[in-house]
Amino acid sequence: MGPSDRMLALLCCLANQGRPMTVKSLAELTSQPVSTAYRHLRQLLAWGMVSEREGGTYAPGPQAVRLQQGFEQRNDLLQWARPVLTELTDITQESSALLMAVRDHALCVEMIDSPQPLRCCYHRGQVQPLLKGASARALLAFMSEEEREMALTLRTEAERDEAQAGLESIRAEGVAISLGEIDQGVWGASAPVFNGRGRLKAVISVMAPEARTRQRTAWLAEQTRQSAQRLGELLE
Amino acid sequence: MGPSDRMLALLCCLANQGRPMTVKSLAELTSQPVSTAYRHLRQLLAWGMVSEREGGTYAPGPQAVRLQQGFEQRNDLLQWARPVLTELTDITQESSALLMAVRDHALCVEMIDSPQPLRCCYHRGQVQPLLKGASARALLAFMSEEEREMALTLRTEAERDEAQAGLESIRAEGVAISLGEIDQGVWGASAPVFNGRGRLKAVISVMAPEARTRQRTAWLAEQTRQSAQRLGELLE
DNA sequence: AAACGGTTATCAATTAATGATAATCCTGAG
DNA sequence: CTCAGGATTATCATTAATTGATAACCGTTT
Repeated sequence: MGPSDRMLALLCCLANQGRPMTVKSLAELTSQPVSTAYRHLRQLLAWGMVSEREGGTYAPGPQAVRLQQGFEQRNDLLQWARPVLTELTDITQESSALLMAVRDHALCVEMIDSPQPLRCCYHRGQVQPLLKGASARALLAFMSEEEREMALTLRTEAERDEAQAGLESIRAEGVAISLGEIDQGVWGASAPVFNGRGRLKAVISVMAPEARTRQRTAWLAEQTRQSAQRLGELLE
Repeated sequence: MGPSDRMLALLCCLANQGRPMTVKSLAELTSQPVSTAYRHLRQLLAWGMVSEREGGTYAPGPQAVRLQQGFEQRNDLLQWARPVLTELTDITQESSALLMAVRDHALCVEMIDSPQPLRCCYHRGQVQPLLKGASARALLAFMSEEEREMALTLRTEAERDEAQAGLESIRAEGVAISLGEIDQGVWGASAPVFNGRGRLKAVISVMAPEARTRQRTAWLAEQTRQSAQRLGELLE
């Protein structure tokens, strides 16, 4: 692992914490000497990638705003995802979201909330380990072999086995379904979005309280699958 | 300039272009060999900081969403800025924005649009070189000596002189005012936001069509100054 | 006042980046 | 269908950069 990797590890670790961090804690989390972490943070500071907060703590910096803007602009996947998700939530009356694999996490990049009083909520920027839950399992099932290796390298043996079990049936069905794997009483379905070259770009997921899904799990799963497929057909 | 700097240069350059870029063009823009740029882009790709687009082009990646979320969460400056800007636009009926200095650019991180049919519009993530315009000149006037050096190192001699002229009077007034410096017929005022330790964190700017400002330039400037000061007093 | 936990600065040893070169892959033209 | 041009990838000896132990330095707390 080179210096650039150490720096990116710092940056991503910082983003995942969700609160300002001290140099020491970041150094520990990324397994590097304090002096090295410090030097890299000062460098990131100069580029506006991180900003200083009170008491020698650091948080992501203003350059993140520019970067996110660049990510969203001219991004076919995101542009088309919004209407597709809106329609899916319209039909199902449940929350829907678009999630992408980023290293060993599933990241929510777009979502639409259910209009119902009792609803499951995604948040833009929210991450989940690529282990449990419909979204994570759909991403794992349809990503390439190497990507899956990458995503699971840091996990324990037990976690790896659990995460890889039953991926074949997900591939066969074209949908992953979960019940209470992450949050109690939450049902979820997730289907892959492929681009024109058959490459996995994201998954579309629907999340609902279990009570509302009992009579229509198959229908919800099918709606999710169809939305994901339609989105894929809109991409090059 | 080390490898990490080269990589960050690539990333920031990519963000500033606003469209997917080829390896070659990025290498040229950041003055590095194609092979080096390529290696760094692959590394950034593995961390989700950039994503591949059609035809060997690259754009900012999904990790940017996570990073931006981290920037906005638990950020006193941003949390307080929203109500202050809303109030300022309410009183003045003109667009207002919060801008921060990022290296040699002014970056809009929050804005409120004027309610009027004819309005000047900021965009979140928008950048302007730290040279012209009320925002840029206010940032230059109130930043530290070293920060100003940094911001102007890449500029030509003429640009440097122009950017530094008249900063004393801005410091004396506590407000920078511009007229048509960037866009024809646009009037702007910008005032510094200092935190408790007297450190410049951002500027608040008001932008309006010249025609609406003639009778009240002093009043608009004063409102801007007061809003910026109030915001500063809310920070540690 | 002094001890503590943390952040900054320094510098010789050494590891990792570099970039010229070549292979490869597209794409469009003859 | 093949070839040429322009781009992206992969390779590897050279060299310049990171590294991290150490120590100084703050700001709090005891």
